[in-house]
Parts: sequence; structure tokens; C-alpha cells
Amino acid sequence: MNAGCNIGQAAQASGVSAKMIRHYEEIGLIGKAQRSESGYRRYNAPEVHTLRFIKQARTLGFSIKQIGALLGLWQNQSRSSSEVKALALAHIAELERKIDEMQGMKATLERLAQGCHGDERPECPILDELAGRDI
Amino acid sequence: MNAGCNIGQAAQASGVSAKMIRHYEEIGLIGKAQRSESGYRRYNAPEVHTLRFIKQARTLGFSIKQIGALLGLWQNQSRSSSEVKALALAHIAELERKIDEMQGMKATLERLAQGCHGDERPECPILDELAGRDI
DNA sequence: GCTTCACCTTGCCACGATGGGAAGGTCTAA
DNA sequence: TTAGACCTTCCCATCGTGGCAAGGTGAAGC
Repeated sequence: MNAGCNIGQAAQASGVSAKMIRHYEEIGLIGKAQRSESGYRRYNAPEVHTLRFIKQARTLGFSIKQIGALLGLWQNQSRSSSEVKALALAHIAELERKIDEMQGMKATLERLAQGCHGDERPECPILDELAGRDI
Repeated sequence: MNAGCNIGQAAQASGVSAKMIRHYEEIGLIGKAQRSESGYRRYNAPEVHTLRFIKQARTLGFSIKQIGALLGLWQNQSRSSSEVKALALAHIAELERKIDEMQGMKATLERLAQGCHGDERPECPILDELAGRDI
């Protein structure tokens, strides 16, 4: 890897698929890779490092757009940590919103499922709820 | 609505947008709507009821595919409630999986954000974590 | 009758993130 | 030299939803 590697190795080393590396390049999230004489993309340690950064951020659920901002801050020596923290807090809030939404769904479904016999009979409060109980 | 309505009214009455009603028709989730002489889609109470069913199911997070199955069961008088319950339980499990995943993300982010000063200085454990602390 | 406005039609494009596959070029080891 | 692993680009699919454009229709008011 000291001498640089092709996209497959970069993918393996970073955990980002080759497919997605090309995609990130195309949308401008990462710079255009250097190319070998035959046109193969070449990656050195810094690029692989960036890819690992992206992978980590994706694992934490940041969107590509947010990751673009995070990369900018990462590479900006004069950043304020408050900017990074603001991004993180916004993402936390968004996660919380989605978690709450899903927990609401789950609670309702559990309530309905508990009322459903789950046998060979057709009566089912789950369907009744979906159909609008009052009908 | 007794005399049937156009797609806009059906959308309003069901909570499903006109756009999505057309989409659901196109992908076969619902049958092809009757048409007026001039080609306008016409909806009667049963179709609107089906749309409301779909809306409810979407609100509970069921996928279109799952809703197709639920609609089939709903309209099948000889269904077993166990089939409905199985669908619901599978969806609950999926929700749980996603909730757990997001809660993991959230916990990590909260830990990192807590360690971040969030001031004008560049040092930031959030970026350090994304970059792989060991580097 | 005519205008106006709200509504309808179809068709295409977009998102976000990812995967699949085809058709063709390249590199390496046997 | 050949096989197989790897690379390239390009297009398509997912899932659910929205937007826009170009054109037709219906009803109300003048």
C-alpha cells in the first residue's frame, strides 16, 4: 500500500465497496483519483484514510451530505470543534426523531398483535385497525 | 362521494397523495381505477377505503410489498389471522432491528459529543473517532 | 359564447445509497 | 500464450415520494 493500490485493495482496506468509491468520486465527495497509465485508479494511504473516515461516518448514520461537511472540517486546520459538534448534535436529534417514530409504530403493532389470536380464524384486530376500526 | 369522486377528492379523503394513488395503480398494488368518459379516474367508497387502509399501513411502516400481502388477506374472507399476525411480527422484528441500530449510533455519538468541547478550538474527539483514533 | 381557474392526464427526472450486470480492457502467474 | 482476476464505463434497479411540463377537461362567472 505504500506504493499505492488499485480500487479493490482500497475497498478492502477501507470497508467501502469499489462501487461506492467510484460513486463518491463521481458525486464529488472525494477528489478524482490518480490513474495508472492504463487508466486504473490508484490510491495511497491518505486516500484510503479518507475512505475509512467516510466508512466510519456512514456507520454512524451520517448522510453523504453531512459527511461532505465533516470531511471539510476534518481537513480544515482552523475549524472550530463547535461546528463539528453542531453537526453531530443535529444528527443525534434526527436519529432520536426516527427512533421515536419507529417506537411508536412498534408499540402500536405490539398492542394489535397481542390482541390477535393468530390462529386459523379470520378475525383479526390488526386488519380491523388498518381498515379503520370504526367502519 | 356516494357518486364517486376524482383522484383529488380520493386523495384528500384517504390521506394518500394523488401522485401516489397513480403510482400504486401503476405497480399493481391497487386495481386500475374506473374512468370517466374524459379519462378521469373515478373512485367510490370501497376504493377510498382501500386507500385509507394503505395509508394506515404506511403510517405503521409496512412496506408496499407487505401492504400488498395485507390487502390480500384483508380481502380474503378465509384468511387465517395467524398469517396477518406473522406479517406484523416480522415487521415488529424489523423495526426493532432498526431501532437498535439507531440507538447504537446515537449512544456512540452522544458519548463523542460529550467529549467535544464545542468551542472555537479545532481539537475534536468526534473527528478523531471518525479518522480512527489510533492514527 | 368565452374566459378563467382548478383539476385532471401522461411522461420524465430527481432524491439517497447501494447493488447488479454487461461489454470490454489489463495484469499476472502458470 | 492463456486463464483468471481485476479494472474500466455505462445503464438499470431498488423504495417511496416529490416536482415539473405540456396538454386536456369541467364548472363557474361574465
